Amino acid sequence: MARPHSAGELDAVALETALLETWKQENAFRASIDSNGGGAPFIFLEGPPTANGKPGIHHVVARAYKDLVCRWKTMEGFRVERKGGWDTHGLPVEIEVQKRMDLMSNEAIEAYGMDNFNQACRDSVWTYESAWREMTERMAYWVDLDNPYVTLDNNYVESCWWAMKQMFDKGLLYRGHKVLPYCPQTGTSYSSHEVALGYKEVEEPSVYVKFKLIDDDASILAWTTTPWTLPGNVGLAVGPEVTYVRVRITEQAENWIGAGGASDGEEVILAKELMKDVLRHNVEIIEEFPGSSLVGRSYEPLFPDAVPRGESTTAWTVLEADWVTTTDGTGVVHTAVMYGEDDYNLGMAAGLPAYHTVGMDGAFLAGTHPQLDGRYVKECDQTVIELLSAKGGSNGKGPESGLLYREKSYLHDYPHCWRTDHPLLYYAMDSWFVRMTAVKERLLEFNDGVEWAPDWVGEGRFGEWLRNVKDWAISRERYWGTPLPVWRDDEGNMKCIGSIAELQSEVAKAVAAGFENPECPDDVDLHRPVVDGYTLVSDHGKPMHREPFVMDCWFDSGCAPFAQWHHPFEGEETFDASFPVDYICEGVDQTRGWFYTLLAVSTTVFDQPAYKRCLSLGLILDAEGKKMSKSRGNIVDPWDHFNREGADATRWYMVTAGAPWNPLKFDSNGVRETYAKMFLTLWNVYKFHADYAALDGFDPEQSTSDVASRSSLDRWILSRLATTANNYHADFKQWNFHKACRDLEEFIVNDVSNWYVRRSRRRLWDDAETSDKVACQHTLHEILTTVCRLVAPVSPFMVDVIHRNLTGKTVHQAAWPLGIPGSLDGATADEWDEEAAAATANLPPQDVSLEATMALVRELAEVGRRIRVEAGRRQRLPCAQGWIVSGPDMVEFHEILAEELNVESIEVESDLDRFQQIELAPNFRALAPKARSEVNAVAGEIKNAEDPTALLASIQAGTCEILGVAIEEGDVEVRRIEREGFAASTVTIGQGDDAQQISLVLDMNDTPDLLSKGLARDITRRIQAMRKDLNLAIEATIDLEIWTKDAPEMFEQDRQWIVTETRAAAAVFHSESSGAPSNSENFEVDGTTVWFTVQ
RNA sequence: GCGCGGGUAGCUUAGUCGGUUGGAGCACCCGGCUGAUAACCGGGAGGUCGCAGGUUCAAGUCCUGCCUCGCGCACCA
Repeated sequence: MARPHSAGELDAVALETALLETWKQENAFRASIDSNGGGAPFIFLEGPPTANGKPGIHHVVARAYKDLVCRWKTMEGFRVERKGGWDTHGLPVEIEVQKRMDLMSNEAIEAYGMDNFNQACRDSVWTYESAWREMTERMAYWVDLDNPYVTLDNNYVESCWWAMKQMFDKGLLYRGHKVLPYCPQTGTSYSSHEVALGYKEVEEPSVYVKFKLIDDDASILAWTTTPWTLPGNVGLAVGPEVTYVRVRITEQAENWIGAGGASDGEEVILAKELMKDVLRHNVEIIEEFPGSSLVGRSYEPLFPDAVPRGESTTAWTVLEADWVTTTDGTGVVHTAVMYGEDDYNLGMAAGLPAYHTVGMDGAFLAGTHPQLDGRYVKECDQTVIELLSAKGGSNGKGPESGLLYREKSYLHDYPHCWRTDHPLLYYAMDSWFVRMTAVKERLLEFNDGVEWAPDWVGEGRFGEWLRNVKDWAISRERYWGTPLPVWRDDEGNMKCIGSIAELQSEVAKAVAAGFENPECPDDVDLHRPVVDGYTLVSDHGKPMHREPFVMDCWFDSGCAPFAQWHHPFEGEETFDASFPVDYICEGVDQTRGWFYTLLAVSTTVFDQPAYKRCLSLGLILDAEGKKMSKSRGNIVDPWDHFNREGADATRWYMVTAGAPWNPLKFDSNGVRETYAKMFLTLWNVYKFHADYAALDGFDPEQSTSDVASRSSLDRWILSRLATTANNYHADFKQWNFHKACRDLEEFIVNDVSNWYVRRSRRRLWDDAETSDKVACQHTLHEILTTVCRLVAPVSPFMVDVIHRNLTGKTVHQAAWPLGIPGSLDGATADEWDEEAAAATANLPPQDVSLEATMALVRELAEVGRRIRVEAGRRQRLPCAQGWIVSGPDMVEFHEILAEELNVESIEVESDLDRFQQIELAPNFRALAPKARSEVNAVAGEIKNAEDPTALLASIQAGTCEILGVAIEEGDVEVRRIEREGFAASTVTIGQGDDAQQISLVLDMNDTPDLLSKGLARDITRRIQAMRKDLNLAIEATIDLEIWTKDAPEMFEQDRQWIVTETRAAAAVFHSESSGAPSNSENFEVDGTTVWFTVQ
């Protein structure tokens, strides 16, 4: 039973907030899931946000797309559980706390106490939880926030430990070095996004240094912008393919600036290409050779005591490296193993000694050089330059002129600590790695199986990343995070702990072996510093201490598919049934983040992919096209729109503004537009229906109306509805949500509101219960309920209110109009029986030719208005006659057309020549292959034919030849042009061979009858406007008095028409102007002046 | 530097296999319609389709180079 009640004026915000309350009371989210209790599961995985920042509009976008797909799939009959999640570990949290508590270095944190600090982090994580919850609820993102997974929970951490142990046992976890940007002031290394915060352009000394070859009286030149790394030099890298030259100084340079120099006759080696850029002296080339022939040559260390040779056989020799380029420098790269990533990798591969010359405090270690020891490296540039410039250089074995060839100030972007503003040092740190390179093939294979939207992110960006995969540096020298569960003794023996139980048993073993340990209860906090407090025992009886790292917080979120269920300790069935997941959706910036770590963890732990479908969203930009970010301060507050246009409009705007994967320029004005156009229109269509339905006591279940017997207007809009719904669904399946929604909006505004409802208004004014009125009401009911179901996944509020009022049921448990495949036997989210699914669809019949005919009718209506404007004939002055020339049969629409065009009658005329002549246009597609280069000449002849009718006749007869080309019918298009004297216009429908010319001709002659009618209409319109101004009720009557001047005669029937239309109880008509009171309204039309009063 | 994606009217954008007149919406101007609308209809104004070459009878569309914006990666020796 559902008798709609009348709809009020729209207040979107009030509507939405009231509905939220209803949902809460009904537990609508849960109910929508449970309504599909038997449906096949569709597994969604929420990428956990961090709740220590305020949510912005960009978060709303991601959540809108997550919600959209989940709601859509639910309506399709799938069971879509949606567990919320929070990312709670990691550097952003620590930084937030450090800033707030002014603990800007590790020393400060440790002085404050790690336990206190971590407690502060734990608290800080929830700072904006309520803001997130409010935003999430207000925008109607349906996700279970009452039972979320939280990465700091012991259960979650325990699952992460378990995963880590799987990797460890497979030999995929190892300890090594990683060169990281490091700030000696704060004692921390930085991840790349932090480094990006601190790039500054600085001018620094760069130096060209001579490396004196042993057993050869020549030096190799190398360049560096970081002179402080020179004491750590242990190798030189050359490009094997690069051409080098050995040159002899022949003449001193003029105007030498700065330190350095070379003596006449001195010989140096460098890349040939860079000679001009590097050398200031005049030189002669002695020899030319590829880099490969330099490989293996030994040279004198610059600072002989700085680095011990150890067991290295390759120290201070020339090595080859394919990354060496000749874009700058000398084509020879100075290699200080511990202070550059390439240097480190090369050093490890070539067996160079890996010794630090710089301490963690940023000062040179003792023994480097007496003048450098203990000094902060960045202050030693000048000293290093001076030492090298001295006679023989700092090692005393260089040439007379010293080891410095040249210094040059160098302008470049260099990373600085974003907290202290000090330059960062690239510094080799102890680090743990996951051997991703070992599973590269599997990663690529799994990625191939993922359905990416858009596909180029998967194939391109992500595929590229995987093809170049590097081992994952997974440890962080931080405090707040999942601790690395590896214990190690000083001999390098290691144990990886995979559960609390294992930790307890190892602690017990250690205690038994005589190592003191605190209690290790079942609920031991799996965080620092608690876990650091346990000393385990190695198999050799040695004490083992925990490696003092926490894990990259991306590892945490990468574990979400199983850690959210506390797998493998609990929820085994839940996990088995939900892995890999069907759908994830996040911003494209997660490509190297969550998209990657999910796959990385699932591949290394389970040898399986983590997800089957991934929607990668474009970045959200502000109105100026700048990325929205906290640091820029250009984040749009979602509440600005929630409180103005509402969440429906905000969500619809986001989806229609562009493809989900394209960057979205968020334009506040666009939200307003969406509100005015889409939602206001939809509401008014609904209001129109609901008001009359309420008035008439219409109940869709209490009456029936066979579609086949309804008017062509009804059958047309229902067909359009079916077509639109089908396209909508097809676009959804292709992830083209923007196209789907744009088309649907177009349908609602254009077809439903501006044509169907406009043309149907009078049908509902009838007081009698006619079958036509009932048909119209059923049609409106069907349109609205179907549209509601289509809109519901995208904008869930207004359509639910409408749906509830029209059907008594929530739209969020309604079936998808195109079928409910998820509820069919044997369905899975991956594949289902298309035919069986379609059989459950619920849409009215389509009639393609009816749609085409109506499109033509509407076009002709527009054409008619254009004709009037061009002919200067006012809209309300009727025409006696209109002719439709050629075109399909549309007799059933002649009445509509006559009304739209304001003509007395419409007739079909087949004699084209009565109104028109023809014009020929070349059809290039057909003509070009025949005419080739003559095509333009031939086309010209056709276009400019003096007698096109005759030309057409000869073409049709097959006797036409132009410039040697035989012209056939398909080679030309026939267009029709109105003859002089007719007010007419021609439209073309169809394309190519099917193109058809249809003309509308209007009779412009006036008769007394027409003039009378026209005047009556103008007067009526003015009076109606007056009624509206006076705020008269629709049924209120008026007293009317009218005076006219220079008016055509108005017949009695037209006077009567005015009286009826305006609900005049009394009316007096004067055919002169005298007597019109001064306060009367007046207007002039076509030379006639009219005064009137309304009382 | 490499990769990916953009650059179309003042703004937001559509544009399929290359087809000769590049569509919409917002805003603006004129006119009309209105017994639901912040709506609608007709007309007007507004485009070097980022730039330059090339292929072609024909290029917004294909190719090459460049400029520019965004993102990512790498580098910053």
